[in-house]
Amino acid sequence: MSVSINEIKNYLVKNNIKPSFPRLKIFEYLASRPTHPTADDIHSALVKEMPTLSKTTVYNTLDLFIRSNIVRSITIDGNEQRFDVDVTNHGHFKCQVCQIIYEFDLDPALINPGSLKNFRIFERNVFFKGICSYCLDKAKADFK
Amino acid sequence: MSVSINEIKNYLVKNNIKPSFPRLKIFEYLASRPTHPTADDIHSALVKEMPTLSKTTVYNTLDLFIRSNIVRSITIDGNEQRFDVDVTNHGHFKCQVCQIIYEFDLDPALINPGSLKNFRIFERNVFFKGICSYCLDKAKADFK
DNA sequence: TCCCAAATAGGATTAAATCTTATACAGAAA
DNA sequence: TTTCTGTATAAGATTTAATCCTATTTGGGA
Repeated sequence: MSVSINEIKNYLVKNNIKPSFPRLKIFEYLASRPTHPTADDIHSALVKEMPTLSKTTVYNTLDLFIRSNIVRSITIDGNEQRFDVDVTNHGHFKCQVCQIIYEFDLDPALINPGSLKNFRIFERNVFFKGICSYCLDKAKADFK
Repeated sequence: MSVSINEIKNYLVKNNIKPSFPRLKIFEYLASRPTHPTADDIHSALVKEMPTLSKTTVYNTLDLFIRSNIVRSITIDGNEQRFDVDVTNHGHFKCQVCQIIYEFDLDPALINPGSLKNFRIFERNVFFKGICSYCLDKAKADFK
């Protein structure tokens, strides 16, 4: 997904976020790649063209985006937070061989489990780990 | 769930784990409370009766249990690992008001999503956040 | 132009997890 | 029993994501 700076600007404004330069660049970074980067990924990528960009700004901006519901925080590996501009409910699968992160749709039955009836759910995290079909096929081919 | 040290001993041996004293106590701690403790919780609770217990041992032991499939690692809050003796597939819900962690069953449709056909899934993590029905009721009652 | 509140910078701090090295232990062999 | 060997544990240093604190900068309104 490649989005123009102007589109992002309008999108931020529409969500009551002042479109400062760091915010524009951080959102552009998130929107332009499907890699679910960490805060550190974002910082080290953007600091090249914005030498004064601080990590605090990255974290502040991401928190702001999350509060405004235009970014969500996801957990895939235990101990590092990742960020995703896709705020719809979907799960993530990380292949332990190729490290690629796949997204998958959630069954509506999961989204509101019967046993959580009358609970109000604000945040849904679903992430699986294993080996993707491509790496499984590759492993099989290597055996021949 | 209260389990005798002897039962735990047998259980560890059955899973090819030498039942050392730290291992017995760590497993007992996990089995006897439903709180999904962190490694630090376990350490600071047990260090009272085992003053030389080190964090390394706690982490090593938990890793061993996980590799042996008698404990699973779960993520509920972003940045701290928690541990659970219930290794069946189930989700966790954390109430942001009372902080209680509820467990809920997963719909079979989620366990093997169609879009991950031919993927091998080793680990399933599902955790939700929100407000539980009890805290919602309480809030409602407070308004009267 | 000046002022004020919000945004950002920069570095210190915290804390979970890992790593390193040394010591203790338990079982096997003599 | 004694010795040997590999495993388990201890203790503390190190790493690193995330937060916190304080100072500076920025931009819009008076």
